[in-house]
Amino acid sequence: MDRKKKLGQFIEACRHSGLKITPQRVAVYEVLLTREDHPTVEDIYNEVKKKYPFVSLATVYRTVETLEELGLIRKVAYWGSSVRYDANTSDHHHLICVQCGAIRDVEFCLDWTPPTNIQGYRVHKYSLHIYGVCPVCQAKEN
Amino acid sequence: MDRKKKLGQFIEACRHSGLKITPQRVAVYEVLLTREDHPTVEDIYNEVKKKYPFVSLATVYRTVETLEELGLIRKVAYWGSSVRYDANTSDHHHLICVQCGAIRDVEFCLDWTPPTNIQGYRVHKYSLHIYGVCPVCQAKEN
DNA sequence: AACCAATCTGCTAATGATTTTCAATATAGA
DNA sequence: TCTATATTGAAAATCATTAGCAGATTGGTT
Ligand SMILES: [Mn+2]
Ligand SMILES: [Mn+2]
Ligand SMILES: [Zn+2]
Ligand SMILES: [Zn+2]
Repeated sequence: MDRKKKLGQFIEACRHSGLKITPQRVAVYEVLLTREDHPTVEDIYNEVKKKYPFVSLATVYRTVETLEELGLIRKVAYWGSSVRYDANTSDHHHLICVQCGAIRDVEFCLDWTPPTNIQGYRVHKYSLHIYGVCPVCQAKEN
Repeated sequence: MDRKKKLGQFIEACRHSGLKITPQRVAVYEVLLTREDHPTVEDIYNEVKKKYPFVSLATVYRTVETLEELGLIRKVAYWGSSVRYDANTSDHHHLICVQCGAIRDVEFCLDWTPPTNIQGYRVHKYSLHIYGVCPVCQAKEN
């Protein structure tokens, strides 16, 4: 719904940084704004290709890097083989399926604030990883 | 302290699964039991090489996979380029340096238990990732 | 609208991490 | 000790990601 607003911010951020607004960049960010599943670069690429069949994988890699530098998306910590991205940059937690790797946002917040200093680390923020089996994988267990 | 006990469990687990007890396997697990910094495979390899200069990187990769299958070690969720392993398989949390990637165990527990079902996921366990700047990186800030 | 400098893109080659292949070797049990 | 089987080291293969480059786009300027 405020996808338009987010896209506006993106265009603003590009202008501010002297970056050009290209259809590929917009398409990559749009895919990320639409998807709730923390897609890989390959996932994004496949989605963008539907609209721009000649887009290259390298461009998608470059674009997610740019978007990350602009602070518009972030990587999700994960132990799988490829990096997964998240356009939700607000503080939130993740539900991770230990079978298939599906990652979803947790819809509640934890009312816990970490100390600003833990074991000498100057703490910025935290994130909860909740591991379990997703509905799809549960269904497969029959 | 109970390194001996853990090694004993490892040997027991190998016997139980028909796996052979080789010096390389023992050395890899010993390195993991010793280190508190969640090393990469390369880190482990460099350490094992001190004792067995002819060990191969492939063997270390194979061994960590075996150890993981036995449930004796686990991967740490992380967004860096190489996987990091943890011989501490009990529930605990991690402090992660956003500058250098140093990962340490958090020494406290959170008295929070997640619901067994969240958004359809059958929940197993959770882990907290606390992000900040480690003492070493703080010192470098001058 | 045509022009231009700088940025981007697509393609391909290079890299880095991890896995596989396979012949030679080590382990465990008889 | 002998033997079947699992494991190892070395090299090649694979997968994810990055870099290099020539040609195309973009966003101002005339
Ligand atoms: Mn998310
Ligand atoms: Mn740990
Ligand atoms: Zn699943
Ligand atoms: Zn650090």
